[in-house]
Amino acid sequence: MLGPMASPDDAPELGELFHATFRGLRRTWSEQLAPWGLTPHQWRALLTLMRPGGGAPAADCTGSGDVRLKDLAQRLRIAPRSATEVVDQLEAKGLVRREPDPGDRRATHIVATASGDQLFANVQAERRGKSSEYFARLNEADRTDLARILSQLPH
Amino acid sequence: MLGPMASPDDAPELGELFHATFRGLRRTWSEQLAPWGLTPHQWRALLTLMRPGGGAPAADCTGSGDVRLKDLAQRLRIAPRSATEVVDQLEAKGLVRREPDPGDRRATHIVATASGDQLFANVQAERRGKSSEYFARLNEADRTDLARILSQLPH
DNA sequence: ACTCATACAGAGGTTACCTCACTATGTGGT
DNA sequence: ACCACATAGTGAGGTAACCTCTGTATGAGT
Repeated sequence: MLGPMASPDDAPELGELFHATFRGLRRTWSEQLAPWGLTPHQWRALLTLMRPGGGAPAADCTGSGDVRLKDLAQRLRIAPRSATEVVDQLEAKGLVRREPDPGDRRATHIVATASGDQLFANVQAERRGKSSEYFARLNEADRTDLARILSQLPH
Repeated sequence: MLGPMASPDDAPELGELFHATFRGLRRTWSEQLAPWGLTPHQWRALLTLMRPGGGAPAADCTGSGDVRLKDLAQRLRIAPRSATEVVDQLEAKGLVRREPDPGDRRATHIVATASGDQLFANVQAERRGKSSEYFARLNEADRTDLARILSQLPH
């Protein structure tokens, strides 16, 4: 009568497990990206810049180069001010460039430089080549389930 | 023929999704704990202190009061120095107390004060009462699956 | 023209970690 | 008994990844 009951302590454990796993993901990313001189945050930003349909596949998108700082912030789900920061970092590394929006002089477009494109391609290639994806150790079904379950939780 | 192919971009999406979900969890916890004046980190530490079998249900545990700072760090998977910090914070709030280990004068035990016990009970009660658990919106099967899948990933 | 909203960036703060160096103490070897 | 070495905690200082609040251009609506 003591064992098999669904204990109310399951929930705390799930939280702990989730937390621990997230830290593992971050650590893994950090280590993988360290040789390239990138933090996970910077990589996510670069990745988001390169993928045109980040979350708002709007019709006013004339390519992958029309990403404004605010758009980047939205796709990364961070405050615009925080996007400024990560763009500063990427710009300092010469991976992206700020360009004025000809149609709206308040806005700036963030575009990858040749060097940024190159780095992106290199990292992608290495990741695929070594299948060093964090989630690669899960089988297809588990990956699908994980995505489905996570989608049910608030972001 | 374009849709059902398992695209190699699934993986990046999983990472993003995981990241977004974790942030949602943290935000939810923050909001729930704010009225009590606790950060999620502090709550986790308090929770860990109260649960004797945090990860090392060793036989030398004569109760729930024999948690040394190093043990706490291990259970929280953080560096001992970081445990010092969170204990400082909890001690400043009067929720825990540092007590010398009579058997080892280098070590300190971290024990909850009456006030800490009370707060812990109150928060637990409110959480259960409002079923405000973040993971409560998942059904039993999904919770089990989530735990199983997360366990397969590096911590 | 005037008001209001929007895009970005400066200033400064917070949380949750970390390492390195130091002190006090325990432990084993000779 | 003495020395070397490990271990427990902490001071000092740093980092990543966020945040808000404020200020300044700039655009858009009446």
